[in-house]
Amino acid sequence: MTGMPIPYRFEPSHTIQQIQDTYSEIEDGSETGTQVIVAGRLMLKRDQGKIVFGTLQDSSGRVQLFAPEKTTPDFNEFTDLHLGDWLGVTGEVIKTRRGELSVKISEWVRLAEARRPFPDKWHGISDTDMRYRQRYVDLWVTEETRQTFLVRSQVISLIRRWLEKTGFVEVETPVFHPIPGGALARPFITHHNALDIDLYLRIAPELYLKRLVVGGFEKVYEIARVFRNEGLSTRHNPEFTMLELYQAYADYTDIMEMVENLMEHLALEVLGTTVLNYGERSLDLKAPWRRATMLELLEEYADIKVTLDTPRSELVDLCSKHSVPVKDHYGPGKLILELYEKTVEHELWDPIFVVDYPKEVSPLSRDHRENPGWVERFEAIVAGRELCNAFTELIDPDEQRLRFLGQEEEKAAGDDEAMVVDEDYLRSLEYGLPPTAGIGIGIDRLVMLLTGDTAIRDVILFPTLRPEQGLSE
RNA sequence: GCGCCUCUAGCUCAAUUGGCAGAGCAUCGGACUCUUAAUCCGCAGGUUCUGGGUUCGAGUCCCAGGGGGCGCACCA
Repeated sequence: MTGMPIPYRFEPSHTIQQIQDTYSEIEDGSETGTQVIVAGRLMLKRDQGKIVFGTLQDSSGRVQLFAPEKTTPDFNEFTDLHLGDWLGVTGEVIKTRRGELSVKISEWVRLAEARRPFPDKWHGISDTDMRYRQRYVDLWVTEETRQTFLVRSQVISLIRRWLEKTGFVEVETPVFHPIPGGALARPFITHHNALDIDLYLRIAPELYLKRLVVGGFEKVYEIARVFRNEGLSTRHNPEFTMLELYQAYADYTDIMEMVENLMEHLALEVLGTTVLNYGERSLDLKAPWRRATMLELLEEYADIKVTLDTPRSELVDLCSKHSVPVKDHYGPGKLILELYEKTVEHELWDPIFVVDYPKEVSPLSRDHRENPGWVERFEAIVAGRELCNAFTELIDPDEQRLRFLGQEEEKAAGDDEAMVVDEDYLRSLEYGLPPTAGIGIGIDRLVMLLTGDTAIRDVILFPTLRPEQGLSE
């Protein structure tokens, strides 16, 4: 058997799913006379002596292999196959007397040998570390893992089609940024040798996408891998995927409608319903979603009645009462945001738009048209988690410069996530950015919602892990 | 970074109070012409994560270190 040469190519005539769909209704014990060619991995083997039954799995499903000694070439070698071996099989579609749709082998070839031992064929792999490190094993022994990543692929594809249909243009902006911007986060730093400059892996594509609106792309988006040098948790991976999109002539209310409609569409396409189970509870993504301001929610959920004009001492007292750490440079807006995040955000279960944020914590958002000190910004919270962050964009270059300078003061005061002045971005605004609204949506968390996974590592094929020890040798 | 939990054969898991380190599956050898996690018989498989300590005796108790999980914190 080890002498059997491995072919350079193999051409199946059917996927296993196609065979199941076409022939599942035939009678027990019947033969179709139809020859098919299939390929896949041998997942189970039942050796009866003169007959061997196998279970072949490809990416579409499973089918039984039926191999009687009399009609199977190289029968002894077939008997010696290992679980996990890849096979190419030619044979007739039949149904056994016991009613199992099968391919009766007339020709077969081994396409790869599984030299490492097969995981437990019933329990699979339960060790999460091994599932993440050896995803190539997890994927073929754990059906739920396969499903999760098929859903992820489907979601991204649906988003692309939906945006394309509404006139959005997909673009690719730089991953290397000379200045990190567009979000408040610690960046990864790398170095370009030929230019002899440090570059930052992007923490958000935002400022480049808005440059493109200046350039005339009125509806633009990017599905962007972004990188943040922060801790790992069930909700955080150092690299993750964001959908960011910008729409000229729109404000944040347009974006809210887009989000609730998109989410409803995705749920219907993926799950067939807008009602989904997450953890122990269920929730409904059906549009429209509730809208409420941060101050309203603070009063509703925590009985905290404050405004930006509330004396700082009072806000600080409330923070210490709710064990929110306070730093000297925090203004009233930051204090209110901290209070909201500590007391309200994780309590919000059903989809909700938390509308209007303090200007102090929103350096890229446009002043609220009615409420001084606030900006037109919202986050959608679903199942206690932030799904997206969006705003009516700040378009005035002078105001943007002031906001950047404010950020530099924050940085000087010790906030190492604060932004720095991006002169080229300011220059682009000086050429004119029309009224524009934009959004960033965490794709990983969106997929978690639709698959019911509670750990971000379960929706990332190869999550960031500490390098494995003792692997060489 | 802090707290709690966890680590035993390739995989899934046992091991009473501190008293001979085991089972199923996989692998290997054998039996079996309709199985469905096939079944049956047999062989082999171990630095119990690592290093110390207590003890006549440690998988088990103690200390230190490592991997992993969860929670907190930071963030999305």
